[in-house]
Amino acid sequence: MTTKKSRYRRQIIKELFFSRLLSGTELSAKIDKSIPLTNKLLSELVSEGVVVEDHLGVSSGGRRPIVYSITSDALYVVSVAMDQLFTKIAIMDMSHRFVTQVDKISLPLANNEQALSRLSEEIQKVIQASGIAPSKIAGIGIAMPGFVDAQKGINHTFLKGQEKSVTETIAEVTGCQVFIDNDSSLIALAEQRFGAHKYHDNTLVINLGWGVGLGMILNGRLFRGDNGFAGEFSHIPLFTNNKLCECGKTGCLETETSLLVILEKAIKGLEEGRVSMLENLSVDNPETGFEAIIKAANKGDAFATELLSEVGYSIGRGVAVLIHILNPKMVIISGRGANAGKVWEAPIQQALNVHCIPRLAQNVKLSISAMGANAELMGAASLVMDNYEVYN
Amino acid sequence: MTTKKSRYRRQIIKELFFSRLLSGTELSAKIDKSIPLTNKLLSELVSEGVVVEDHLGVSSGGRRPIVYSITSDALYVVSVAMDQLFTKIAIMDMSHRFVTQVDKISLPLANNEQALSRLSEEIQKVIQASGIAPSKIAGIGIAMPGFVDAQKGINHTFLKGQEKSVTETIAEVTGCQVFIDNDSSLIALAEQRFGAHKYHDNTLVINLGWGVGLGMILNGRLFRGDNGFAGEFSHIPLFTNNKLCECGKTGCLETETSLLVILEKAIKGLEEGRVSMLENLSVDNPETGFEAIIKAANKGDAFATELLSEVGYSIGRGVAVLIHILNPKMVIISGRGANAGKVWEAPIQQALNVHCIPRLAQNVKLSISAMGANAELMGAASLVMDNYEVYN
DNA sequence: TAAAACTTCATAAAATTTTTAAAAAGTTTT
DNA sequence: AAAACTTTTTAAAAATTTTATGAAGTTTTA
Repeated sequence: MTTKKSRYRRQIIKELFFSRLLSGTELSAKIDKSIPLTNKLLSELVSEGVVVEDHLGVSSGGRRPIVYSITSDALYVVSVAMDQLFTKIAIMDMSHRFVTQVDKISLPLANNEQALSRLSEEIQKVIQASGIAPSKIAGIGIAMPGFVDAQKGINHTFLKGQEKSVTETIAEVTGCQVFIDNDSSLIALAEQRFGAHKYHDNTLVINLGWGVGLGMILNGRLFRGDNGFAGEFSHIPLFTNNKLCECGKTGCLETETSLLVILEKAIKGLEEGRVSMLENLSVDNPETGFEAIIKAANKGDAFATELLSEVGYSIGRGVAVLIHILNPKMVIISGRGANAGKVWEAPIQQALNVHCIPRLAQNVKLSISAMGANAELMGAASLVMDNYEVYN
Repeated sequence: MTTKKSRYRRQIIKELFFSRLLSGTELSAKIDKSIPLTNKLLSELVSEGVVVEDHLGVSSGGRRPIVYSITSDALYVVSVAMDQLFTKIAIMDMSHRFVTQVDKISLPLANNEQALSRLSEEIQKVIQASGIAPSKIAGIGIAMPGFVDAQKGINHTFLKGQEKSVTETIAEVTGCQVFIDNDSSLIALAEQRFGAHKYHDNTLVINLGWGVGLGMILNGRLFRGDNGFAGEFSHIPLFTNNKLCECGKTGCLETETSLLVILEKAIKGLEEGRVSMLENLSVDNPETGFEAIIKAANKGDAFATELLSEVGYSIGRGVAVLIHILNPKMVIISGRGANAGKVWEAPIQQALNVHCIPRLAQNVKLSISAMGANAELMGAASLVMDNYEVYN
């Protein structure tokens, strides 16, 4: 049956994309098919030039296996990473390399009826400029903020109010499969697939940005919740601080921990005469403001360090709640805020020590992501290839 | 190959145990095997008397299917439900009926070196008294409090300090497969398998007892966390009340919400002269004390109702945190505390309205379990039959 | 240091399982 | 009451896995 065979082929391609190098036996285990069948499919793929016999692998005591890899130009993935103001578009090949410049365009999402059609056009432009045939594109993956229902392909916060779903709209313009998901979930997926600790089955990824997002890998797969809205870490009612959150409630984690809060605190502190190398901060320019604070902290500026420590401790309190509920193996701090690096470790760990039952805290490894600014693009690509086997 | 076939047979038995009545086509879908194979296995099982052709099912427009069911005495499951003081043991047949009296024995777990051997003996006694052949016992399932590592079959809180695991020890005495898990997880499993809302894939079950436990069904399966310690809802740091918890920290949810807290508050209130039909409460007799409070509340006693409402609201605050993180479809209040019934609904729902983002709260159905005192025994039986297909 | 023992990979033949197609047994529509 | 449509059951063909065997290494041991 032709459609079944095509699914197996896609599974092989998917596994080779993520693992790079695999022997026939390893592939057979991954796709849960017998070795003879896997080898038959592999030799077909090799004769088509999609897969190559890379070299002989190392042996752990026995015949050396032929190791296979996928050719870089066999397929391409279009990755899109959006935030409320800017959208990045890039095309990745099967070697995880971006074959185009990462295209960064200004695309404000709030109250923007044109946003979806703009997005479709820009994606289509990038594809056409690349000269890659649509048949060679495995799909388009999009990471976006807001309440995203990945199943239905819609976003309840942005790009809404159209008749057709986001995925359908873009699919019609480009002729490619389209997948969307929430930015924090996709950062978690990127960490699981490409990160330094990709083998763990229970990982929480904190997306520290203008809000505080949470992506969860539970039982080895991305957990999205019943409507795709899981991970609303920003708005758990954790403080009794009477600070009004933009969600309308008070005491949300976000009121004490987002990068915007850090910036506001910095500005207020400076106004009150705190001594610091920081100057000229403004809420109108959050990106550069936050970068300045990080730079100052890394140079040892006491005020900047104090700011980050305070916020780190609050994040840690939130993480302590997560650890009690989910008993993860690993917690990764990622997102834009992770650029501050090691500064976060001590205060967060300190909060975990104070607020966690020791047995639970002991089992958790805290780590600051090194993936940097590309995490969302990597996650979007993972989303496409994760789903690649499903469609034929 | 004989062991593969035996696994399929076991899968069929498992599905028939949980679903009671299934046609060949339905079974084929459940065990993910083709219809011809499933029917072949079924006719074998029928000729052995394990399965019976029950009747012709209703048709939805087509030939009426033969509906199969499992014979009640084909197999039995030993269910054990423990709390810190008492242990219940019962034997269930394939029709979910207890074929023995539920045996309740006093077995204090704290600092009790003999507890494990006592437990083994008592289980063995019940099995022998029943006259059921060990070969007819699918397994022994045990629900217990504490930090349970179901994989390793050990409990880090109770029954510890032995060379062998809990499961191994009991298996040696009885000659049966043994499975253990944390009480709250098994209550969740019982709700998923036998409860009124068993079709939901994302359900949280609050086990309201002397502590506040949490069992989670995520993506359709029980989520235990990386070490089996997930669901430590009792000890999330949610209050700034300076009340010392027995875990050594302050502000734990448990300091405001467990049934013991209710009892203590009631006693304190009465001492302060609150008017109520309650009398003669004592912390030495928590069971009867709490029963009295429930009874009073159900009769409309203002003080008792106020107590439960207050605690209900605090639980609701905790549940609000869970909803933000996990976006469940359903939250079920279960465990001993669920006996209070509808009284919980209003205050918990009220807390959800106040502390949840509307979009999330809208998606959640709150429900008070009707399973009652047998939930743990049912969960323990589910655990055994859930694992039944794995071993041959 | 070579031979023996042990692993793992690759392939061919046998056994199992699924798929496809057709027949049987109903239900619903006309 | 016949025609059209559904669903279950059965039988034969096609696909897939298992088992067995040989090939190609590595590690152990004498």
